[in-house]
Amino acid sequence: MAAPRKRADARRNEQTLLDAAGAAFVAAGVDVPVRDIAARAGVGVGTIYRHFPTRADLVVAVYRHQVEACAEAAPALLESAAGAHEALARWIDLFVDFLVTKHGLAEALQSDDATYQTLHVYFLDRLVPACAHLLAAATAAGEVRPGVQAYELMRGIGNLCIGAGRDPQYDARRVVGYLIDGLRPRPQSDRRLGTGGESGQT
Amino acid sequence: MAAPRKRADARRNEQTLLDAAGAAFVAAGVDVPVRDIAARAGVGVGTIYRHFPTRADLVVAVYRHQVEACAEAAPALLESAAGAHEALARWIDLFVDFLVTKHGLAEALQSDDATYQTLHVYFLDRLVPACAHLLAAATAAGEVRPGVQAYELMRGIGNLCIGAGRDPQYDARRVVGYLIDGLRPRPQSDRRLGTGGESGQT
DNA sequence: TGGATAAGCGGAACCGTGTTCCGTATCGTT
DNA sequence: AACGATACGGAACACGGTTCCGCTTATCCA
Repeated sequence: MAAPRKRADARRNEQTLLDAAGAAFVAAGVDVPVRDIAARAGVGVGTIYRHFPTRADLVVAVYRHQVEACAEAAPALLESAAGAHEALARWIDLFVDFLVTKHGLAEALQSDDATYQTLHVYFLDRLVPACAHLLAAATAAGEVRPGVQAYELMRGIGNLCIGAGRDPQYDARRVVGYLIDGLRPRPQSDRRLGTGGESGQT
Repeated sequence: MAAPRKRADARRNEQTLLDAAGAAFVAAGVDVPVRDIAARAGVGVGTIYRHFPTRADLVVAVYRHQVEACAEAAPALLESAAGAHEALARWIDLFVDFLVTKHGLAEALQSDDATYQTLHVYFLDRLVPACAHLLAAATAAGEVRPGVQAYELMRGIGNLCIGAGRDPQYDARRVVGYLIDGLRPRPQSDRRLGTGGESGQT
C-alpha cells in the first residue's frame, strides 16, 4: 500500500526505454526484436523484462496516451457531429488513423499469441465502452441497424487495419468506410442480416 | 521440358506429406512447427523442404483444390442468384466459410512474412479475377457503388476472417455481411465515399 | 562521510523453431 | 549385380524470446 518509490536510475531507465521502444516501433514495427530495443536504449535485455514483463506491457505503455485520447474524444464527437452515425464514423476514423500509423500494431492486437493478451485486454477495456456509447446513440437515432455489437465492430475495424500502410493497393480507411455505411438500417430489406444468427454454423 | 518422372519413393513421400500437413494444419493451424509435420509423416525435415521449399508451397498444395473450387463457383452463382449483389454476397460467403475453418490461414494470407509471399500471390491470382467478375456484374447492375476494387475487397474480407473461430464474440460472417451491404450505392448521399481518394493521407 | 544493504543492471546461457547441408540409403537402369 | 542419380535423415546453424545470477550502484543510517 505504501508507495516504495523506485530508485532514481530505475525511473530514468524506464523513461529511456519508453523512448527507445517508441523509436524502435516506428522504425521496425511493434515486433522489433527485444535486443534491438535494448541496444537503442543502451541497456541489457534483462532491464527491459524487469520493467515490462511482456511485450504487451511495453506497447501499452508507449501508446497509452494516444489510446486514452481516442477514448476520451468520443463524447465531444457526439455533440459536435451532425448526426450520431456521423459521430461514430468520425470516431472510428480517429481509431483507424491511430492504428494504420503504427506498424504491426493491428496485427498484434488480433494475435492470439499469449504475449499480446494484455494488449488486447487494455485496448478493448478502454475503447469498447467509448464505441458502445456512440453506437448506442446511433442505434437509438435509427441511424444504425439494431443488434450491432461494439466489441464485434471494434474487432472488425481493427482487422481491417491489418496490413494497411504496407500495401498501396489497400486503403483501410476506404474499406472501413464501406463497413460503416453497411451498419445503416436497410431501407427495404430483402436480405436479412439484422440481429445476425443466420450464419448456419452448427 | 521433358517430364523426368520422379522416383517412386519421392512421389509417395509427397502424398504422405500432404496428408500429414493437412492433418497438422487442422490440429494446430498452418503455423504448426515443421518438425511436427515431419514427425506426423515419419520423415525428416529435409524431406519437407525438398518437396515444399517454403511453407507457402505446402499450404497452397494442401488447399489448392478448395481454392480452385471457390474460384470456379463464381460464374454459376451469377446465374443462379436472384441478383448480382446477391451472387457476390453468396460467393463471398463461400470464401469466408473456407477461411474461417482453416486456423491461422487468414492471418498467414495477410502476413508480410516473406515465407507466405507465394501463398498471398496464389490466392490473389486465383480469386481476385473471380471476385472482379462478380463485382463488375453487380456494379453494372447498379447494385454496388462504382469504384469498388476487387483486390481491395478481397483483402478486406480476408482481414475480417482473422481470429474468427477462436473468439465466440466475433462472428466474421456477420461483420462481412455489414461490409457487403455497405458496398451498395448510397441512396441520398451526404457523405462521399464513392471513388475513394479523400482519405487525406499525403 | 563511509559502510551496509537492498534494488537494479548486464548479458551469458538456454530454449524453441526455421533452414541448410552433407553423408548415407534407396531407386531405377544397364 | 553394380552403378549413378535421386532422395532421405537429422545434425548443425541462425535467430529471437526468456531466464537467471554475479556484479554494480543508489539509498539510508550511524
